[in-house]
Amino acid sequence: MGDKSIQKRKYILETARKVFMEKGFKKVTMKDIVEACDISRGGLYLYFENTAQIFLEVLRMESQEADDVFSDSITEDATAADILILFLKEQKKELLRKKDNLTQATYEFYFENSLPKKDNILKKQFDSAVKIIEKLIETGVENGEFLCEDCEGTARNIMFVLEGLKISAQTIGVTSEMVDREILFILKSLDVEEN
Amino acid sequence: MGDKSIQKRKYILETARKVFMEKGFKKVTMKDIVEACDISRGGLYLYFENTAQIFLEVLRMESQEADDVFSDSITEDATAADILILFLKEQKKELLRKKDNLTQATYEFYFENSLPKKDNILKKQFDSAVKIIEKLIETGVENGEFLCEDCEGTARNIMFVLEGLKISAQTIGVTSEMVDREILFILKSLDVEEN
Amino acid sequence: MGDKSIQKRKYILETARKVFMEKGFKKVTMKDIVEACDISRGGLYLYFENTAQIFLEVLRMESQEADDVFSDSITEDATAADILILFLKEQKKELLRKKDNLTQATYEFYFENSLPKKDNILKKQFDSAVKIIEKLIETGVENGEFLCEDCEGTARNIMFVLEGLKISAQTIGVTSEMVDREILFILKSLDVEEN
Amino acid sequence: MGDKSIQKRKYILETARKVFMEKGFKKVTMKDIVEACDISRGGLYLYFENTAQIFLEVLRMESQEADDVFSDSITEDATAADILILFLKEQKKELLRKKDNLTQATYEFYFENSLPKKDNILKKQFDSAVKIIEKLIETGVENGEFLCEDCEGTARNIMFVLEGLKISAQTIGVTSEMVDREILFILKSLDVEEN
DNA sequence: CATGAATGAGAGTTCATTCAT
DNA sequence: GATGAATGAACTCTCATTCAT
Repeated sequence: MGDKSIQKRKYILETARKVFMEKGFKKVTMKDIVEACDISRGGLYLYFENTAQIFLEVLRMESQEADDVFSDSITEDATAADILILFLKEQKKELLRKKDNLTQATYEFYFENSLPKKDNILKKQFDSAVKIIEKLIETGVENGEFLCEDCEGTARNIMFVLEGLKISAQTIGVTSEMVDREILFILKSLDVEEN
Repeated sequence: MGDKSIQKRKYILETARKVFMEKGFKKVTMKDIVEACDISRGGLYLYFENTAQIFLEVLRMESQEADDVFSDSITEDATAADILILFLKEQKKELLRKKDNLTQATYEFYFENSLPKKDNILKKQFDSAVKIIEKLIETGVENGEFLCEDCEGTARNIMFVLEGLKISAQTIGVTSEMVDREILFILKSLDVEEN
Repeated sequence: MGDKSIQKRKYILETARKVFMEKGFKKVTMKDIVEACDISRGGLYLYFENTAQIFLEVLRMESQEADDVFSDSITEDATAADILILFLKEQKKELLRKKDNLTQATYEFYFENSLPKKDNILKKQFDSAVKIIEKLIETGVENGEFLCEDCEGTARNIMFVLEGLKISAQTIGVTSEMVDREILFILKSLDVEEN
Repeated sequence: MGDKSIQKRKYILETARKVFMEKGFKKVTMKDIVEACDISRGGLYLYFENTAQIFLEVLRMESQEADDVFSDSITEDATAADILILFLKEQKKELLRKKDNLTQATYEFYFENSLPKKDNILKKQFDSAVKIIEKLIETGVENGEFLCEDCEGTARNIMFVLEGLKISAQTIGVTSEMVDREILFILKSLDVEEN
């Protein structure tokens, strides 16, 4: 596979990503992607076998970038509270972008593709996020920023709340205020005063 | 519409409910329902126009029954903590029945049918559940069972955690222990000692 | 399945038969049959799943008719030699109708559908033909019409020669004279003088 | 066309031959051959235009080798009966190798490519085989090995029986015993006692 | 010569929806 | 009301064939 092929592959994934953001997973057909990419019917099949494969790769790309974003937010002079707040705000921004994210597509995908745990990117992301938040809280506690007895439990709780907010944003609808309220609730339970 | 018609309507809805539990929403075709009901293709169209309509009615049925379940659990001599714990256990039981509930179908349905808020049964259910829990907590605080400063916020937080658990059960998978941990976390935050 | 359905089924089979006669088996697509029948794409699938199924049913029809033809030729006052000669002439007629028979389609079908023996209509036809010819020869020998030591072997030999002529007609080409020569050869070996 | 080209051409033909033996003619696509040869898609088109052309050349190769095999079996001190029996056994061996010969592919090819007679390799092979067998029988008759009145007719008959066995092997299935029986029948008609 | 990406025609198949009975 | 045959649109997938490199 030459350099051009790799470029095209990437181009397809990026275009498909937009399609998935707009239509979710199930609704998307190979034809949709073909048309979005403006390539030939058969052309797409040279690179991918079906929408599931394409989506998985999109997800992989996404997850790498997500990791990057997270590490970027951890700077030298930021306090644990800063980072946590930044993270929560980041999540808020994303989940309010109702149609402009992969949430719906991801959920739809996993609804019918119960992958074995080790291949479940979603689970990996969830677990790794829990760990990072746990670390963060521990650091905060050490620095006297947070009050918390069960750091791991709290981290997990935060993640489930976020999941709840994410799915609610896609189903019952969620306003900016509602998210703020939940974020505040979380921070208060850690004894943090947000600015 | 005669009595026989009403019966048939109900029969179709009950049968369709099972189909939705098994396959979710999107995957289900009119043909699937026709076959499950063992009626004629045209016959189904006499009662319903499409799967979305059928699903909505199934959901309405469901939501009435859900209300009943809730009120049943509120008995004279039960303490607030009892009722809350019962409610949470009920939720746990349901969300662990991964394939045998309408969760996935409901989410899929709302993904593509962003109904106006007033018609959003899901939202109504969510809000009403928040209110009930809030009342419950207030009662518990008055009785000295719970310690809680922000009853409304806590109620909402509980519901989001439950939503988070529900969607996680369908995507990343959730074990009985994981749910228990979250329930305990909630109860501890209310200062309750579970048996 | 109503009476009309049965009629249509039959109509499709008869039309498909013509298509198979013209194009063989492999080349024929569901679309070809749809067009020949002048029905809708989906319509055909109501009756048959694929070309193999259709062909098998055509073959079954054919084989019933073939049996009838054979029994018709056995009349009261016909001698064994008469019947044998009639049969051979019948075969000749058919195999010279190069494009107007199912030979090619049948061979193509069996090339890739090695059915279990009991379902192999072709084999059944072959075996039953051998038996009938054997009986015929035995009768002829008893009547002093034929001279033959190994009736069964001769019957089988005749059938293989006919198979050889049939496939040759489709591949290397066979003239009327060539067939006559072979028929004569067979008859001579039975010591028959043809008129 | 350079030496390397000729080599590659030959390589393609030999590889394609295996593919045809396995899949027959019709099923084989240019893609199949490209993949079997492990060359580029376009590369194949530099040498051949389509599968029919490739198959024809494979057939030509084959027919040359077949001739060689025949002449090899005619040694100085072999009797006519020896040679005939050897030939028949050779044919038996080949036709029992159901999937490992070009029979099916050849038949399929000629089904749809009714070449003008002079180009029909199959016919040439058939006719030349008839002549050789005829000579053989004549020699045998002269030597007192065979009893035969119509050498040419017998030779032709033998070839048609063999054709019948060949096609039967591919369609209704043929056992070693069945072939032996036919061979014996032929030999007996020539008054030969096989060992 | 050789490569392999790209195209587009065409086959298979499934269903929502209609409509004559 | 009820039936189920019929239609046709839409999707998936595979290849023969071309062509820029």
